[in-house]
Amino acid sequence: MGRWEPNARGRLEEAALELFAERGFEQTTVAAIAERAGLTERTFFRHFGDKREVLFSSEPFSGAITEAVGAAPEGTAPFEAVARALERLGEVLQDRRERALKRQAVIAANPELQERELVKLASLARTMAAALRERGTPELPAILAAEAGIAVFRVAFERWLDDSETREMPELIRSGIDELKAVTGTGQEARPA
Amino acid sequence: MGRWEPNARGRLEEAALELFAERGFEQTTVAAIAERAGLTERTFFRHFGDKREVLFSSEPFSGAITEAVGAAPEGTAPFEAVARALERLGEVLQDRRERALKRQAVIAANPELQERELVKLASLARTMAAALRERGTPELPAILAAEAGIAVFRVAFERWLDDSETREMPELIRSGIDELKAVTGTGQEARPA
DNA sequence: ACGTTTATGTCAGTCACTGACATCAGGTGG
DNA sequence: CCACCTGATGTCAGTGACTGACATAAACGT
Repeated sequence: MGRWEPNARGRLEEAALELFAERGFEQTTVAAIAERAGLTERTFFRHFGDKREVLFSSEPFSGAITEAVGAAPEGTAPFEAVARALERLGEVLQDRRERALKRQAVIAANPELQERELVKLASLARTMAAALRERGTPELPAILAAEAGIAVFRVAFERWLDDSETREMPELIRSGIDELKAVTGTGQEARPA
Repeated sequence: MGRWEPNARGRLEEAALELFAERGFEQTTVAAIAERAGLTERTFFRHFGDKREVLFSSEPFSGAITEAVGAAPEGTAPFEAVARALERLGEVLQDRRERALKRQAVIAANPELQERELVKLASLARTMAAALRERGTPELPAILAAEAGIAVFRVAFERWLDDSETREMPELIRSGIDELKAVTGTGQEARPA
């Protein structure tokens, strides 16, 4: 049980999620997380920049996004490419609903964690914007398409986790995209349901 | 010079901005800010929840937003109401360019501050969405319109502070809005410049 | 003038986070 | 098989953000 147990990082993530769920984020010290993982506090900070990061660093999103945006057929409009990338991202999430639910419960209970989540989403937006520019979209449209896409994703994700919602991510995202198109359209009234 | 000098909070904000600009955010201790303001560290934390908040709490945005969204003529489409509120917000900023520039330089130099800025923008989005619902917009469109609006605001604000940009906020916002409409439109190609 | 309220000061303590240095497992070359 | 090196971990001491409890002094009402 000395040093060199495998997957120290993973054990820390696991221990942290458990403890945050049990006692809450603030009531959990980094020392406690490290202890449950069979490590020391110092080692925790070698794996994660700060206490919050342990909940966010294993997100596989960034890579999938760039790939999915790039995968859209040439000539696809930027916002449509974003829509497809998000649907793709939604698929990746399918399996993880249980864990996502637990994680979001922890995040929902703590403003500091919500703050960090915003950072991650903003970073996702930048990644997506960069991928769009890669395929020839000018900067301003790229940024706006990406940011708007993230807004749709955020809303869809939240609904997906809601128990009263039965639709799956790709469908929720597509409907959010359509709703956004409607709302930014030139119509004079809130569109009928 | 004892207690009761007027405007303790304002003095703290002033001292903080100066010190952050001089030495940087991390290199400035709360004790140093308090000292320059003629107060103690403990008093600082009675006025601001944390060290970052001293840069953000005096934003007069929230109130102006609700008002401006509500002020749009009845029957105005939600996204148009958002557009007008943002233009209004842009006007409020006109005078403050100097200070905004200094503030943004400090923020740009520190990730923790950027994190807090995202929180403030997200909160602005929620405020705007709530104001839209107040005037009858259903929830989903309200959230999407507000979030998209904030994306436009963020981009416009950044450009406004850019030295090579000569346009004023309201115009920048209007052009961002138009760009977003174009990008979420149903066209098949990136629209020509 | 006196009590009350409110803003501030003082002090001790917790905990996130860091730098410097020690240690131990595993691989590598001789 | 041993000496050496590398990388992950441990140990320790320190800084600084933030908090709770209590003391104090200015302002305010009566």
